[in-house]
Amino acid sequence: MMNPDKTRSAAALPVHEIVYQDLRALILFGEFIPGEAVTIQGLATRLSAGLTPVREAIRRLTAEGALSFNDNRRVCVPTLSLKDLEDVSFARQFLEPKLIFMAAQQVTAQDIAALITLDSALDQAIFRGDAPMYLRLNYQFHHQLYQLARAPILSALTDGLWLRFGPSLRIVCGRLGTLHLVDQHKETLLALKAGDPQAASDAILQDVLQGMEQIRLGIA
Amino acid sequence: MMNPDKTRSAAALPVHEIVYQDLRALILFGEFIPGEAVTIQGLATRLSAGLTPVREAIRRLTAEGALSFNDNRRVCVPTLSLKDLEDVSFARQFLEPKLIFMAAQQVTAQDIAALITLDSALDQAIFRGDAPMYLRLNYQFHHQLYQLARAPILSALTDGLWLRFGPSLRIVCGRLGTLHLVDQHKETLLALKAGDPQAASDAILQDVLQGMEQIRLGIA
DNA sequence: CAATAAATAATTTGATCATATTCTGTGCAA
DNA sequence: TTGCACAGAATATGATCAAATTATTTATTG
Repeated sequence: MMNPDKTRSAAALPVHEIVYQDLRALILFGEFIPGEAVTIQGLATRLSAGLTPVREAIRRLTAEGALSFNDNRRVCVPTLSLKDLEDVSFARQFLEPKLIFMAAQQVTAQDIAALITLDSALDQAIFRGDAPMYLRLNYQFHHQLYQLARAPILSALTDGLWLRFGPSLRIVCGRLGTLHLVDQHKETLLALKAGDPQAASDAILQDVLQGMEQIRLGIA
Repeated sequence: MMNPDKTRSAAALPVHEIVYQDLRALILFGEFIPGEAVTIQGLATRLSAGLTPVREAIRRLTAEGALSFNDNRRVCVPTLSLKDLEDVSFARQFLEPKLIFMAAQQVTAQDIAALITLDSALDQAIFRGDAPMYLRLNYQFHHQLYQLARAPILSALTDGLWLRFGPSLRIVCGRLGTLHLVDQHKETLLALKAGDPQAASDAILQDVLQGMEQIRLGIA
């Protein structure tokens, strides 16, 4: 009895949720060009889904600012202006240090170990010049830190900002490659180990500033 | 010539957009009790719409944090915890002053006149004890200021925060009435007239702190 | 026999899809 | 340029199926 249905775990997620996650990843990791048009039917075909779930996913991403709903009723990937980038940068400068400060206050040795593993894989991706993997791991590193803060609202705000500059990342990597990328992950991890929230917060602020500057150079 | 179709402006809005705005207003102005369940079919009936548009509106509001999507696949109005309120308060404390600072730098005499009109109506609503009208006008006052900053991303972030504490407002007004409400709108308007961005920014910060404290008292 | 627990039926609600309708922009002809 | 028709795309509805909740009944136990 029970329900040994093996498709259960897959079927547990509604299609609109799966489509959302897939589409989100496509945007987040630079699979779309800024300004590119996105059609409902095109996505339905591409992701092998019906129109309704795709429609729902698009509305969600639109609400998050990852897509923009034009007057024409058409949807496209927004282009980040320099002014927009400044706004995103401003918000990240406040949000990320706060989140990492909170995270540092309750982080466990196990959490830190996981972050170190992630950061090592990230370094290897940079060394190999594997830009797509770099983008994924870099986001994952930050995202995992947000989770540790246990502040769902601030995490959601910060997570949402990544969707704004996601499409611009491809350009940055395309132009500059990955080898010149620098970050402050090591400093952040050291501060976490030392149990120093302020130092961790400061390190992440530098990381954010560096990252935003990279993008500014990329789209300028 | 052109298109003098009078129904144009109304018909131009898709149903899913109208449903979104209606539902958003219901949440924003305390028409739902925190924790209350929201059903798709119920809303479709209530708002005389089909299932698909309602579904889209719900996904949008869910992405904005105004609704929460449970494991049951059911949707409900989230209850704001004290911790959540602190997070919202933190975010508003740096977003709103920034927005108002930017607004003050490019505000026109006409803009200020409109804000004064709005604030007068607001005072009357308080005096009359008209809580629903107070909620609408107070939001409108802030929202209009955001618009003047011409920073769409920061405006969207800040606007979204209102949806988080919207459902708690009804409780606050219900318990405390409107007559004890205070704000810093007059101070803000004076600073705008004087062309003093810093003073305007400071005034709004006080307004935000007062507002958040009211809610804290209401839900504590 | 009363009370609680288990099983089952009925109802509600959500998810998805196929289809019909409306809208938008474009090309063609006057 | 203006008007009109057409193709592509978005919109919206209602039907259908699946999942979950609630209500009801049945069974079991002290």
